[in-house]
Amino acid sequence: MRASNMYAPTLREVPAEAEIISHQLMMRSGMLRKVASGVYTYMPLAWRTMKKIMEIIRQEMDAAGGQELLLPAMQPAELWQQSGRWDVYGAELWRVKDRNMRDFCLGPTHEEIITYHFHNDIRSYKQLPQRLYQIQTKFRDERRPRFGLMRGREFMMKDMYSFDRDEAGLEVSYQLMHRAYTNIFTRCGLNFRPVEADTGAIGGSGSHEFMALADTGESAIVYCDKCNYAASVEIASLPPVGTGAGEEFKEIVKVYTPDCTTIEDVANLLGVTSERVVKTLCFSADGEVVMVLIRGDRRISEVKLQNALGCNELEMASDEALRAKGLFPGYLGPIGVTNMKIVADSEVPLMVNHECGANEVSNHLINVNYQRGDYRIDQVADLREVAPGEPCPHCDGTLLGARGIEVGQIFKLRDKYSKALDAYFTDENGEDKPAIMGCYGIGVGRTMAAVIEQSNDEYGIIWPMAVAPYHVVIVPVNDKDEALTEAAESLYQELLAARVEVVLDDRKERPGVKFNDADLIGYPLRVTIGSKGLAKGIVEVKIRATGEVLEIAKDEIKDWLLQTLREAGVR
RNA sequence: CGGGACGUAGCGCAGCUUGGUAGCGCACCUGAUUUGGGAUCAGGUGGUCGCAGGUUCAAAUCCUGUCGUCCCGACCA
Repeated sequence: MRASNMYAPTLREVPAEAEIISHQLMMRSGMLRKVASGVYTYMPLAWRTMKKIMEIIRQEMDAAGGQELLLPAMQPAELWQQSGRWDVYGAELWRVKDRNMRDFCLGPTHEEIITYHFHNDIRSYKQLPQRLYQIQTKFRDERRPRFGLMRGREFMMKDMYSFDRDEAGLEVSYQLMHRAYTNIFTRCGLNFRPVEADTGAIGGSGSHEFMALADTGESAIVYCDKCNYAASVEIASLPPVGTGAGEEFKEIVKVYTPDCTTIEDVANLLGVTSERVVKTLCFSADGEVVMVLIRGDRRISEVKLQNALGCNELEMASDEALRAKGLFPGYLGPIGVTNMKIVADSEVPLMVNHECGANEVSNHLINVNYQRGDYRIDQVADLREVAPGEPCPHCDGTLLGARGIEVGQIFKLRDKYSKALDAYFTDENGEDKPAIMGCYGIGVGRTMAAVIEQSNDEYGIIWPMAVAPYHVVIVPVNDKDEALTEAAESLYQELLAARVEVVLDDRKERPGVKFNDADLIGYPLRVTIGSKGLAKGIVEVKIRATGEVLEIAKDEIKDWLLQTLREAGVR
């Protein structure tokens, strides 16, 4: 490729709309252009990298027994109505009508379609397992698209669906995918961790998210400083720890606590630590007010709470809703409450002589004990959000906090969709059984953005060799020097003939412009050809990742490059 | 969906308070000089100021509406 003809318009200034580094660099390097909110054109450089990531994905999927196919993006409403998701999915589902006003949607995911095919074409256990995948544009009408490719409304995704005859088969598929994903993200050069993730309505253990570590990531995770335990903070789980253990139950005393509406206020006034306080919160779960109890120094994981309650919509109850129930925000407590369900985190029953609100303005109670029967709990569940600094549940290490970009997710669906969409097969005993399914996604564009997010400096992108749009750029330093132009041209031709992915920067620009663009675009290897060096028979190689500069004999540069690319595993 | 901000040339911005010929930097085009880290000089192209109404002799500027975009939050197969 000649730079003079390359469609990669670089920008000196950062477009105002780009907030995070990967988005800024993709805009500046001419990789990406926005067409509408959350809708982007992948310019040639970006598309080359996308294709490389997709090729890595294909190799690993195929190695794990996958077969690639292509499902339609345009999907009839009937299938979604059958699975129940036409109504459940909400505004995010991109609905369209055809000329006869029939309902369709643009696929945000493809469980319905793939299961439809299974229903039609798979009859026998002899045809299992099946692992089918595709790489395709997905559509989700996100409420808030953001950060360039991180959360788009139209985006490239690899999705695989596995069909096994039983749970054991699913486990095999799942482990194959776990390993394949690890290989893929490793090959892409990402610093990532697989973390245990929420399984939502489907429940059970059976989901991992692959998180590229980055401060700009949208998800919070905890991971152990000693072992390989890692989990989303929303679902990380630790054994319950009570407070006041061993103390004798004391008599309940009402304490006047004016203007103390936070746990901290109350704990300070009473001279206790917040772990001796029970925090009482009220949520509206599918419209029903529920009281939730948790240790005062803990945070509620709304994901856990939602799963425990089995509700679809969960939000903090409004002050009006509380007053309607005869409660006073800031002075909530469980004692004497009869008109709503009470759910408690598993630590609460272990708390002795704790404090809580008195359900009267400006009053709290001390020495309250669930174990003594002071109040009622209808449901006990693990509800707390784990925080960095807490002990690892698997070893004696300590949990650290980090943020991550979710680049992939693997999920055990089990029989949710096979039952809803009638994906049954006949086993060797002649019995009909639902296929046991798994689904496995990778955001291709997000992976590309995550690589940039992790690998850049003040000058631009630093591509790992495996996903660089080109491997080598040749920069002739002076376009008036004919010997130099000729040397650059002939090296370019030799490398092309050797099928090296090379760009010749033949633009009539000053060297500084070429160097800056090379750094910005992030070519791993830059060959600089200058008059002085050429007179001595040498050219210069700059390694983008390390900044290292090498002088190589002109006659040896081609072999040196081929050798280097071979060692990097891209030949 | 709640909160905040912004729409003026391809990009970054000023002008708006106080209405009166639409500006600056970068990029782009031409010429000359220049050539190892975003050159210099001279000349030039490009904008119905997001859109629609309204007020006014006169609107980028004031008013109303609308569309778009970004950020925070909520939400997230």
